[in-house]
Amino acid sequence: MSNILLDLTDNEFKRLEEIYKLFGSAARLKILVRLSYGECGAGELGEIAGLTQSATSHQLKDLKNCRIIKSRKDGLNVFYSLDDDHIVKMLETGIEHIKGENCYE
Amino acid sequence: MSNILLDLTDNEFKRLEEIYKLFGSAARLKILVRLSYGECGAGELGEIAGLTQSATSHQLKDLKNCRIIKSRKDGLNVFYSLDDDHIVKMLETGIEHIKGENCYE
DNA sequence: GTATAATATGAGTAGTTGCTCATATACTAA
DNA sequence: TTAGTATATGAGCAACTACTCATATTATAC
Repeated sequence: MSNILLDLTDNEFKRLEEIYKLFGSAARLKILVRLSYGECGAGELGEIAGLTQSATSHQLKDLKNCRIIKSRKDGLNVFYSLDDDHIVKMLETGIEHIKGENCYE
Repeated sequence: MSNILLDLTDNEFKRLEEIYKLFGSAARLKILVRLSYGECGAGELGEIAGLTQSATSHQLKDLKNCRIIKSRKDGLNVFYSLDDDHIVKMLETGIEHIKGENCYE
């Protein structure tokens, strides 16, 4: 058994909780998976997620506050990207898991 | 960029959502991290998570319904374990991420 | 300046979550 | 059988989530 699971502090559990909570929505996962390919504008992310303009903006703000994504302004547009490469790894292991289940295709 | 993120179906996003939702609680994460070391009785899991007997049982039921954990009865006791080794990998990548953030120790 | 476009924000609200409390079930031992 | 122990279940409820709707902000173009 790996040792990385040892000795997590309460604050670390809290931080994990807050990240996984935001992973726990199909709309947000669609946004994050899209961002795994590279940065993307807010409008396009909303379309991908199937959310209204306002709902998209609320979700992007939550993801940003949690430091899962970051943003860059360019004129009227705002481009978002993943804040950290580890986020991709996290998504990948989750996807590997469900692909292994072989019953959600 | 890895290809594993490509072509996820709606059902796959739903399945991921449901798993990550259950990851999104410090109490449940404590249970899952403990189970990464091997099976454990319901009572001890409750202590680790800091939950009452009833709350523990409710949470274990949810985790089991989601096929994140499984159970085995032995007399009066019920022993739980992770349903799939991928779950450990998922926890590990999450923990690697926050350890990389260096500010939740 | 005005008009238009992209995004953000705040209030309000239906639905969901995560407990508590009381009780039920399942098993063991005497 | 009865008593005791471990776990499960269901109702009820406060807190939280994830929207909608209206409006504000920010930037561009004329």
